Amino acid sequence: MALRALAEGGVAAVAVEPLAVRLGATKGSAYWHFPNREALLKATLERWEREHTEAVIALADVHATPEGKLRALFGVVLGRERDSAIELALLAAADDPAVAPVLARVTGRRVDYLVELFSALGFPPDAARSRAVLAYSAYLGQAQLLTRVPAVLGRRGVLLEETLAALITRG
Amino acid sequence: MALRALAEGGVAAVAVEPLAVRLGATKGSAYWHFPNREALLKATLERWEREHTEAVIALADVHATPEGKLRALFGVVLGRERDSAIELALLAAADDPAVAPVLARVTGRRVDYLVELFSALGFPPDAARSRAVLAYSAYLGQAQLLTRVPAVLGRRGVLLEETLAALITRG
DNA sequence: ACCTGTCCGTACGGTAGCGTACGGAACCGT
DNA sequence: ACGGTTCCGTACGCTACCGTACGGACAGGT
Repeated sequence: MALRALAEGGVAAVAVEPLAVRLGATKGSAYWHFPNREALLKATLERWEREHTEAVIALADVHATPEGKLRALFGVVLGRERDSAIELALLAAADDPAVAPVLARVTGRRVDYLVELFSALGFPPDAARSRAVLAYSAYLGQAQLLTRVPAVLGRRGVLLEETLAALITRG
Repeated sequence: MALRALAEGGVAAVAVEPLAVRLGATKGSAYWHFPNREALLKATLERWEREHTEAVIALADVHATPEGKLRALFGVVLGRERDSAIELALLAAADDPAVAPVLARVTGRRVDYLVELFSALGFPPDAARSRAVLAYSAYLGQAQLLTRVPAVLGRRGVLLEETLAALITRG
């Protein structure tokens, strides 16, 4: 429920009184379960981290080849736009002291996974990391553009193929 | 001054009372110049749009070749991190009804410029647009990562060259 | 039956920001 | 000199949220 609020209203919506109303309860109840708002937010973020950090990775990992895995990753972003609401909400609140460490851990984990992918594709370590950062940047950026300025994206299919081609082709 | 506040504290900092204090003035004064907070924010955003939409483009356009221009663009992101504070603040508040249209216009303008660049590099129209979106996504994503999770980036020089190579090389 | 811990509600005070009312100073034209 | 416009200040009410105080319902153990 707090996750739903997070997706719909951002970090600011993970607040004691709004959530209490949403649940048909009251503040008094909420403050019995959580010492303060920070603890509520922290618990919400940690739950998301536990349940969703590996979700993207697992979704890609069912495919055999590194190319297939990358295609699956970007296909998800360009397809189901609603799913990235929480990620964008966290990105938007990256300066929040409760959000920053979670975001850093998840980002690190995912980029490391991408580094493995590009290493498997034959890129040397430094280049593999750069490609991984590029891929994750593109992932983040495309998620942003998709939800905020979808008109600029052009044809989705072309974008997907061109993104993969650019990422995989060795310079 | 409002732009400084925007850079430092985000859209939320462009508020009547905080800015009045910052200026050594009072609310009464502020509400003479602006009818309400929305007008203040709108004026601030429009001023930024007027002064900075073309800034990035102009900075790139002094170089002769498309490659040089792209290199300049990404060099700026990876170099002077402080400059992108406003852009990240706007991105973080993209759901704000006052911010959304400004962001859409600026994004559209810049992506169009990138489309020209990739067309000049010989990419056909659809591919050029995809590359432009990819480049701008990478621009946004790297700006995010640089300020929030700089540790994942690895060696900046390598990242810059690898990013350019991936973007320019034809699949 | 009673006590204790668990869970939830009402009521209150505090803070930050928005917006309005209104009074006063400074300047400017006549 | 006088009145109006411009500009700024103080004071107030309003809203949304945080956090605390405290009382009551209910269940389980003894």
